[in-house]
Amino acid sequence: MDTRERLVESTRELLWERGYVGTSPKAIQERSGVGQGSMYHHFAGKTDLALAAIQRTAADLRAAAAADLDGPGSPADRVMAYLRRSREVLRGCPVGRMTQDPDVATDRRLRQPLADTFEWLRGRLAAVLAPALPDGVPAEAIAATILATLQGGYVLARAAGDTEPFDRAIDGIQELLTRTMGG
Amino acid sequence: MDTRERLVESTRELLWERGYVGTSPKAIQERSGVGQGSMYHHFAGKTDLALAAIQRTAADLRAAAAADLDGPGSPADRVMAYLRRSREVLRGCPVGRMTQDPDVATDRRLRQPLADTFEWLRGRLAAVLAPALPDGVPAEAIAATILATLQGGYVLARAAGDTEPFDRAIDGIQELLTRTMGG
DNA sequence: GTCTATACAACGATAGAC
DNA sequence: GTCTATCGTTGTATAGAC
Repeated sequence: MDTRERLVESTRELLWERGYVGTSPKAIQERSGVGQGSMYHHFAGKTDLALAAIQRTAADLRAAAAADLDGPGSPADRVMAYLRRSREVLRGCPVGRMTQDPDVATDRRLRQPLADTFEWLRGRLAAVLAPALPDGVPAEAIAATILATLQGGYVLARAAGDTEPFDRAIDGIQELLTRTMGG
Repeated sequence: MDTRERLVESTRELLWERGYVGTSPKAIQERSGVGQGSMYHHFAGKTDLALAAIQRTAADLRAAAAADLDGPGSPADRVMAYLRRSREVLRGCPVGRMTQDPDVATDRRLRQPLADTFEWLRGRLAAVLAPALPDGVPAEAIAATILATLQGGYVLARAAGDTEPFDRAIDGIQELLTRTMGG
């Protein structure tokens, strides 16, 4: 792995663990094993590094979701596969967690990948759901609810220090969806 | 408002806006108009101040929820009143946002009020829902899903920089609940 | 490209006078 | 109780040699 790569990967880890405000250039240097001068040669500063890291994390998340949503089975199967995919719940969502960072939320460039990712996810989910929903049930709203359940599940689990609330929230949305979609 | 009170209120505001990691003692002093020596006379340090602020914010949130959930109307009415209550969506949930703060999540004392609040909310919601749900639908899971939808709605809205995803998520859960509970 | 040195503000607190 | 002074560390770079 080259130097640039090590910097981006270390930044991704630290942003996931500690957020933007909680991540220092020094910590990135230590984790990556890259020196001060070298880091500032490859990136203009903390913001630039964070942008690269966030963009890659967002792209990874979209790819992982696409693998489930474009997989085999009925629309309902694919949505459930997405919902039930194994996740590192107590670490939180690496994309969603950035929305709580004041310096990310207020920086257009840093926030853009987050906005794009969730908008894309909602569209994909809605497209999969639409043919399985009864007439008159708005797919876009159900898609938003599913995404929110996941993101909120992470929040509840981290508050509890336990994955149980996340799992219950998924159980609940699955129950509601099953009763609405049928089967 | 006395000195202690001004400190706690200023800390609450700052924790909501910037989180724990992003809030400095100095910023608290400036916002409250309380001096350095005075602040450290009343509180042992940043953690102690944050604990008082988080406890109060959590208590406020429970009181506001109780007002809706114990209000007039059918179980469904009360749940919808809670879901539809006016919120400052783009500011995020003052309790939920703390779960993303690494120094809060790893500190038992700071995390406890968050855990207690969501556990209490889930229990109250489940108690209201239970008589309105068809047999075999687990109230605890539906309650977790409702809470998660709210918390996740905040996340999606902040990512978008717009309240629309929050509103859609609420629309979706309302639709699903209505179809399951009946009209 | 990478290294070391330097800079200067902010962080989070403690000390001691009043 | 409140004030000012001081402290050691970290944050976030920039400068210039190699």
